[in-house]
Amino acid sequence: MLKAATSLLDEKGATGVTIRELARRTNVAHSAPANHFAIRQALLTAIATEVFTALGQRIALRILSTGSLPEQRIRCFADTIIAYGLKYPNRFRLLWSRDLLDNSDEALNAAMDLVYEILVSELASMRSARVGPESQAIALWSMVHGYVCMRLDGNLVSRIDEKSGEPRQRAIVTALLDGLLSSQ
Amino acid sequence: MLKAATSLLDEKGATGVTIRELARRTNVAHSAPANHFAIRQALLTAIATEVFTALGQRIALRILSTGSLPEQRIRCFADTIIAYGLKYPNRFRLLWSRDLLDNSDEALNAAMDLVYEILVSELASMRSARVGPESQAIALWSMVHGYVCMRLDGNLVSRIDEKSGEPRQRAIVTALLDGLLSSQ
DNA sequence: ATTCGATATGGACACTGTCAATATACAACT
DNA sequence: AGTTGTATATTGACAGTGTCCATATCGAAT
Repeated sequence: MLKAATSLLDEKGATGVTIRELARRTNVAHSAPANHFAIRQALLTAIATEVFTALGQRIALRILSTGSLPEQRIRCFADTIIAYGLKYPNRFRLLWSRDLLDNSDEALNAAMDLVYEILVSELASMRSARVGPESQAIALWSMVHGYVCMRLDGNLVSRIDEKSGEPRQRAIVTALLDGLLSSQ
Repeated sequence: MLKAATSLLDEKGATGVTIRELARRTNVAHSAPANHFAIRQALLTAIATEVFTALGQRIALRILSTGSLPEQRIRCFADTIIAYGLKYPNRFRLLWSRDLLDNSDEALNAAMDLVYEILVSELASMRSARVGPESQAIALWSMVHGYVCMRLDGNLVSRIDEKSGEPRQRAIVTALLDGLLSSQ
């Protein structure tokens, strides 16, 4: 059922994820999903939680198969998120559509924190003196998030075409990493 | 009418901005707003455009009354956006709720580009060799955007309380600026 | 004075989320 | 075994929404 909802999300975006449409796709009565997800918000929250979990697993996996260089591992973190966001625009957007989600949901926050913790622990191993790893994490996470947003919506950066995307992506990550490392 | 819509946005968020509620507040028939905004998307787009314009003016004004040091001016840019976002959460969120807006709207994109251009021109005066001003703009804009998102939603950074917010804000902006300048 | 364009009105339709009362099935326990 | 209970499905209803339609009003320009 969550599967159907996710594919619905991929097709039509968060707006298209409607309880009744989901019921139609799974060939049940229009109000049957209500047993699993009391309200629409709960449905979307469940989807987001699953997506976050999947993303976290993918990141952990790819980092494992990356060298031990902290900079490289962090770059891998950023690249994986960006790639995932560009591949599944609607999923990525849902993760940050906080008005559609139940922000106090424990499972959701746990899944999110897990990804966050990966980043923090990687950054902690860089031991930059000036900025604490949490601030670094916020900075990097923010930048990655914003970058994907812009790529997805095509705003502000109408100059970013498909071709110039990748080098620029490398450049901005490098710029931030330099900053985080500059006082090392 | 846009005024009423904006205050409606401030009160109840983008979800609360409904054509019929707007009609009620302005004491007209439920379908009267349709003459000004063909569809709901157009209404929200108009609001977003106005908000973006106001934000741009505020930034330009505050930058003017800031010293000529590029770093300080850029910091002012970031601070103004962050302050605005924290003060008007729903307005800020609407600006980035691209599924609610008409992304191809000229006025909207013009208003957005204007703010973007301010940042690019400020960054251009820093003349960092390694990273072009546009990439720098994307990096900084992304970070500011992501930072406000997190502060507003309280996610990932449950450790950021009101007190520690400001120093951290300075720290992450500094980190990025250092990175952008490190190869100067 | 008349024509016309912009705006307002009320009605209608399909769709949505959510609730309530009811039915079915399947497991557990006495 | 029979009974109870819990989980899920069903149907029906309600209010609210966006959007379209035919119609009306009003004001300015011709």
